Amino acid sequence: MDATTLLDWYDIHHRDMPWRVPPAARKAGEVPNPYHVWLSEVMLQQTTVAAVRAYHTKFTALWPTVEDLAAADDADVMAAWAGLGYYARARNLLKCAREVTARGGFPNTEAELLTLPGIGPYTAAAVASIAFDRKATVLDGNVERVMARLHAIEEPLPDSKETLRTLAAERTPDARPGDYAQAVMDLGATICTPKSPACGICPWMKGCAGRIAGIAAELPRKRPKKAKPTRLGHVYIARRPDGATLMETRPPKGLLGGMLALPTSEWTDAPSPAPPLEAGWREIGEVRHTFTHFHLILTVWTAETLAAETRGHWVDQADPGDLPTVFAKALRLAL
DNA sequence: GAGCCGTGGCG
DNA sequence: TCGCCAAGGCT
Repeated sequence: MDATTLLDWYDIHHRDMPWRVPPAARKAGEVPNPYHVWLSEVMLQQTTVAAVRAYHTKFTALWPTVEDLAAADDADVMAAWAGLGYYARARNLLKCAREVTARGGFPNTEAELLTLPGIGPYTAAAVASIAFDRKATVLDGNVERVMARLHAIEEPLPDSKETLRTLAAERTPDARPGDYAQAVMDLGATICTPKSPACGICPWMKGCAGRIAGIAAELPRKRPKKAKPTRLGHVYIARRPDGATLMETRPPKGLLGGMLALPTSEWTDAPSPAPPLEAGWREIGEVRHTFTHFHLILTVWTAETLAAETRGHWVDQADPGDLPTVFAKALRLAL
């Protein structure tokens, strides 16, 4: 009953996305492309639809099939992901593509999907339901918020997570699992939004305990977060007369792991200068950037040089678009 | 369980 | 300007 109400709403208000099969087409028998769905769900982890669109289009143009992606060079995939953030996703994306290719295609059950790199509880449920129309309970930030409000759950996250998961499972219908999964997330993204939810036009307004109690907008409650410290550092942009720029590939794990980068000092309260070669360095400004758990202020230095580097490698055509945003900012400052 | 891990938009 | 937040996963 409730699910039917939501699916009726979704039939009218669904949003077009490059990886989606619209409800009418799905009813007519069109089947989603599992590669496209999986790629979209990984990109959408903690990332908005608006940010994902262009990257999804770029990836499917560069690598039309999961086999193509599996055969790609790591550096090309990391460069294509640059700017989207959470770079471990790109490393796991490649691992997953290679495992899927080795086993001859995507598994079509939630349990098997869950064993693949970069696929956790949410993504396994999302791909199983959206790509293969299997009944599965998707529980993301949207669904948590919707369930917390519908049932006026005042216990804060993450303590309430299993309660919310049970409530979400109870509400999941047997019919149209893929459309339902997308519908409940769309509801959270467009109606049951974090701030000032549009309760007046919500298809589920009748049974919403949070709305009736007048506390919908306050839910879900969350534990207070820690303040972000500020770290400092130096970043060095060395250019040769032929135009090449000195770059580094970051270590494979940790912050910005595996990404192309500019040479920097350590990022601390009081960083020591650490130029990658001897040259007449000039300070040209600073770059501010905020990561997940700290603020960063980098002093930007440039030099024209023919000196030999002590670390890194020269890149002929340095493209800010191939770099994580903090380095793109520094490079653009120098250009 | 809790820390780590990006980015851009929004109020 | 700044904290919050988004279709989380890994360790």
